[in-house]
Amino acid sequence: MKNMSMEKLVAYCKQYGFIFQGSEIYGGLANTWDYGPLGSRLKNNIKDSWRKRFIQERDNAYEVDAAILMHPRVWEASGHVASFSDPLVDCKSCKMRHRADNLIDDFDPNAHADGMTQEEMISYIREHKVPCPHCGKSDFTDIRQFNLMFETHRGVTEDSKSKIYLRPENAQGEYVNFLNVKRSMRAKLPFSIGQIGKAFRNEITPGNFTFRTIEFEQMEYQTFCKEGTDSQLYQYFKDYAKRYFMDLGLKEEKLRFHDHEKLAHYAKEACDIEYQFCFGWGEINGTHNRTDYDLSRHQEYSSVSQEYLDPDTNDKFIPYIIESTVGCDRLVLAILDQAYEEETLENGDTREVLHLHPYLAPYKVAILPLMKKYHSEKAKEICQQLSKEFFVTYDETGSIGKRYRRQDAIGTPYCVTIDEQTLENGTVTIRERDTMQQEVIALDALNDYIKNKIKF
RNA sequence: GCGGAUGUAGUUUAAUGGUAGAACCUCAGCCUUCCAAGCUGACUACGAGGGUUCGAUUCCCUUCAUCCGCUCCA
Repeated sequence: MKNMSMEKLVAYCKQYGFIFQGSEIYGGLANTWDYGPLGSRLKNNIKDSWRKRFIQERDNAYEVDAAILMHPRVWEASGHVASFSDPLVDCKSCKMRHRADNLIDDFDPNAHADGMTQEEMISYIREHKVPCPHCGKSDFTDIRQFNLMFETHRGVTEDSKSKIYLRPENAQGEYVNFLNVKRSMRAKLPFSIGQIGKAFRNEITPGNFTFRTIEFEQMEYQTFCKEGTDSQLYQYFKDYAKRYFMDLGLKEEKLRFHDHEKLAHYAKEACDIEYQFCFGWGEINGTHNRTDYDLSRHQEYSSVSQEYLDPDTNDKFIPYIIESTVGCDRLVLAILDQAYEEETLENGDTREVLHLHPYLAPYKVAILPLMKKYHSEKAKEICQQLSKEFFVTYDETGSIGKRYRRQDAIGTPYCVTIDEQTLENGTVTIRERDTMQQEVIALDALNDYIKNKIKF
């Protein structure tokens, strides 16, 4: 199996209607991408599979859909307003840009730049003549803040009071609803609140297609638990996520765990699952033991108690949180990367095949009249019936072989051919994508046949 | 955001200071009874804006985007 280059993957996605460049007719907007008809089907199927595996099939798991715009105080409590921005300086000599705190830490690891204010950092750099790692000179601009949160304003005036942020992560939407879900669902620890939704980060981003974008979708759940049970859950969720990826078709040899060496201030344990993309290993899942940091901070900033009363022991405590988050767009990319194959057939021909799990396929079945002239009427009728149950596509253009290849290329697991036999005795030929094997079955059995094959 | 390279139909490409030719793809018709057949025809392009010029896809400037490297990635 050939490894697909990123360039080829982008071209493939465009050609078949999976992913288009954002605002393309205006020349594009960097690091935004639009999912086309097939791409949005694939992405929705992936979301459904996540929801099934992480909400539906787990005990005490609840889904929410929180607002993207949240009270500005949320981001003060979360620490984003203070720390989610990089203190950047430019070297006036060689024009390289650096993070001021990194410059100081590299210069003297004992200087503790993360405890400094901006003014302290810049005066430290000037006092100690911290050199530019690139050109060796020490001639920097003042620190400029690049806040990674997108800002907008509510109301018609743009004063500082009206400033609100597009959420840079979804987790806070679950945290601030901890009490609501606990009460309304009569939930007992441990329980999870999950959601699928978009987050926004105003980053300087390299390309790599949809791997890192300024607007992205996360599928995540936060599990609230009692201190002491946290590490066990953390381990369990790591493996649970990996099994999910493998069930979707990602190969084990292209997945690896990556434990964080540098932990965020709130984290006790953190581990990524990485997938081997064509450009290298990249994170598709993160599992974090966030301790009681988040709810403690919200309790502090909101003055609303976030404590849980343990009904067994009558203990009162602030729950620990284990976070498990999947980058939805990254998973779509990994699935496409894994599924695509340029296969060489026995007769020397090549065909493009997308080996998607049938559950993920944009179309479950293609209806193909063998002869347009004679079989299209019956084919359209069958198409309409099946479309009540599945996403179905119809194609009467070109030879039957060509139409099979078109469906292979977009991952349709089954093609149903309507021929003379269909009109005479109600049987159809069903052809499977990966094996190219054909089978004749009764029209009446078609619906159940496909239904059984596309389960996840 | 910095440095370098690039930008012609959906894709791959040709040529040119006088507005562009092809192949594949797509679509229609004919033909065709199961794995990219054939024939005929059709659609579609100089990334955007400005400048020089009688005239710019071509030269210049700006911008946007992509690729490579750096940077960034709580």
